[in-house]
Amino acid sequence: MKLLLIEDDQQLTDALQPLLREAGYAVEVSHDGIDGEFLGNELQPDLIVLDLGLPGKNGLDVLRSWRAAGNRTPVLVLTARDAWHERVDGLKAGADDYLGKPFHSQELLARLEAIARRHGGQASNALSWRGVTLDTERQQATAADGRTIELTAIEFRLLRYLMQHPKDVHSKTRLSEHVYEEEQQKDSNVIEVYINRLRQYFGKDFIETRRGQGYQLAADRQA
Amino acid sequence: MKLLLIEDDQQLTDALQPLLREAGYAVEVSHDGIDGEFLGNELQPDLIVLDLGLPGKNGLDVLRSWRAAGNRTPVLVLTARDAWHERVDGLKAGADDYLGKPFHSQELLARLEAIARRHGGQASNALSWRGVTLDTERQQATAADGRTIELTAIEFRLLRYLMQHPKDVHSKTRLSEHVYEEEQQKDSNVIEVYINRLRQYFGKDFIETRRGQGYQLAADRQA
DNA sequence: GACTTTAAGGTTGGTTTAAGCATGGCCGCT
DNA sequence: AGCGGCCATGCTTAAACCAACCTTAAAGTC
Repeated sequence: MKLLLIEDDQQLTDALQPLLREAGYAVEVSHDGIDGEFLGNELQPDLIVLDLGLPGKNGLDVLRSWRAAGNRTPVLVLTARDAWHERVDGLKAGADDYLGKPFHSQELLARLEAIARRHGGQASNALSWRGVTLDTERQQATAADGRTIELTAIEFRLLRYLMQHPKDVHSKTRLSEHVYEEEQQKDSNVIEVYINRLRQYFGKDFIETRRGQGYQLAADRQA
Repeated sequence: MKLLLIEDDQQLTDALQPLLREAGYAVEVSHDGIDGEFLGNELQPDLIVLDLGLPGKNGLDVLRSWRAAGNRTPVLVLTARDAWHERVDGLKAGADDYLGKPFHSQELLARLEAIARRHGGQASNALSWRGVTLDTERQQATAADGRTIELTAIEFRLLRYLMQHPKDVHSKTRLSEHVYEEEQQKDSNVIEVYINRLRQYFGKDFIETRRGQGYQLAADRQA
C-alpha cells in the first residue's frame, strides 16, 4: 500500500512515518502543496493523507485540482481541531474522510483502514523510497528511472530490510542477521558484495555507507 | 530528548537541571520570557517547561506567540499553587499540561513522560549544550547554526564524553582514557588534534582550555 | 546454469604522528 | 614594580599509516 503524506509540520511527519510504515504502508512524504499535488499524480499512491494548511498551495485547492483532472485516489483530510467548515469544504471538494488535529495516531490508522477497505483496495505489498519501489509479492523492484529489476533471494531480503527501516543505520552484522537465518562467519564480506550489487541497480548514492557503523538508505527528498 | 526549561528562579533551575539530565533530557535553560520565546523557536526542543511568572515577557504571552506562529512544541506550564484561573488560561493558550508550584520532582518527570508519549516522540537520545546537540543514536551532531555534522568514531566519543559532563574540567589523560579502550601512549597529541576538530565544527569558544589542567565546555549562557 | 560465497588487490578516509608555530606564565634582571 | 626573554604547554597543519570498504573475478553450491 503506497501512501502519500502531504503535511508541512516536520515534527508530525517524523512521528507519523515510522507508525505508518509499521502498519504496512510504503510512505512518501511531501512538505508543500505544489510538490504534493505533483506527487499525488505521479506516484499513483493508493492513499493520500492531506493537510489543509500547506505552504505553496492550499490543500483544498490541491484536492480540487486532482479531482478536476480525474484523479480519484482516496484522500483523508487533516484539519485544525475546530474548523468544522473546513471539513465540509473538504468533503465537498472530494475528500473521503477527515480528521481533526490533534488526533490519536490509532484513530488515523483506523480511518485509513476504513477508507482502504471501502475502496476495495487489496494490499499491493509495495515498499518505496526515493523513487525505488519494491514489490514484496513478486520479489522485483523498480528503479527510479523505471527499469524493473528481478531480484535474487538475498538481494531481495537485504533490500527489503533496508527499505522497511529507512533512515536507520544498520551494521553489517545486523544486516547479516536479518538476511540469513543463522549466524554468519564474521570475516565474510557477503554484505559488502550485495550492497555493491544494489548500488549497481539503483545508483551509487541510493545506499550510503557510514564508515565504522554500517549502511543507511540515502536521505529523503530534501526538495 | 531536548528540553527547554524557562524559569527565572535560579534556585529551582539549579535543582531541576541535574534531575532532568539524569532522566535523559538534554536541558537548555532560559531565565526570562524574551530569551525563552526565542529559544523555543530556535532550538526546536522536543518539550518545553514554561513558568508563567517571568521577567521580560509573561509566560502566557510567550505561549500564545508560539502557537500563533505555528510552533506546536509540547508545553508544560508551571503555575503558582492556587492560581487555577492561570491553568485554564494556560490550556486555552495551547499548553499540553500544567503543574502547580511547589511540586514533587517525580510528578514533574511523570507528566513530562506522559506528554512525550502522547506526542509520539520516541526519545532519540540526544545531548545538548549551548545550541549544539548530539544525537547519540546516529552519531551525528547539529551545530548552533543548524548545520548537521557526521562525526567519526573518535570525534563522537570525545564529544559525547564532554557533553555528558559539561562544566567539569577534563585532563587530556582522562579524555584519552574515555575515548580509547586501553591506555594510550602519553606523549601523543591526539586529543589536541581532535579538540581542534571539534572547535572547527562548533566554534572556537565551544571548548575552553584550562592551561595545565585540561579542557572544559564553555560556560552556559550567562545572559 | 543461476545464485551465492570467497578471495585478492585497489581505494578511500579515519587515525596517528610529527614538526613548526603560537601563546601563556614564570623568573630574573633592571 | 615593570620589562623581556625563556621554557612549557597548547595549536595547527600536513603527511604517513592503517583498517574499513569496494570491486572484480573466480570458485563453490544447489
